[in-house]
Amino acid sequence: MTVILDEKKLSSMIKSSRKKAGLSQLELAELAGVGKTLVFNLEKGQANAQFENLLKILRVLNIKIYAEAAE
Amino acid sequence: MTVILDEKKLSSMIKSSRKKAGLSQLELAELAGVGKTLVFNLEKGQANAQFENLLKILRVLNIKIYAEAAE
DNA sequence: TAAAATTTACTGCTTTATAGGTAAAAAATA
DNA sequence: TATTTTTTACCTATAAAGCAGTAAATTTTA
Repeated sequence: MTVILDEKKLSSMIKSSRKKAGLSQLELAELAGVGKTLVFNLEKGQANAQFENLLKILRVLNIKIYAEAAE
Repeated sequence: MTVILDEKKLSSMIKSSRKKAGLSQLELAELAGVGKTLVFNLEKGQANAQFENLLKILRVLNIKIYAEAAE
């Protein structure tokens, strides 16, 4: 399933993917190399994460991001 | 054209879209509501931008981001 | 139900992104 | 070529992200 990404979608996507992977927030944070606070805040939708940290987390969860420029 | 997004792709994409839109870095920054430093650093590939700021810029340039979860 | 694991919340501290100013270098234009 | 615009660069101050620790609340599991 591919969705247009925004701050709201992000949190639910991370949460469901993490659950599916059988990871706790702490485990995800450790695997991604970020703090647990970030994972928590992201899933709560209360994080304005740095792009690199976001990619670290999405990488662990095998979530891909695509960009499409207008023509 | 849709590409898998990473830090490297981002800079070239922003730059070419901005050029195409006929905007200077300063104009883009003002339209997006961010500082010129951020636009400059992003295009240089030296920015670890906050996600919200990134979205602001991409919105002005009409670049869409999609997320796809693994199945 | 009891115990264990996980999530949520808060706090203090450190690091880093961000903005805006200035100015030199480079590019575009007349 | 001269002038203007844009880009690059550096700087300082500020705001915000990030982290780890702790602990309470919630959920899961035995």
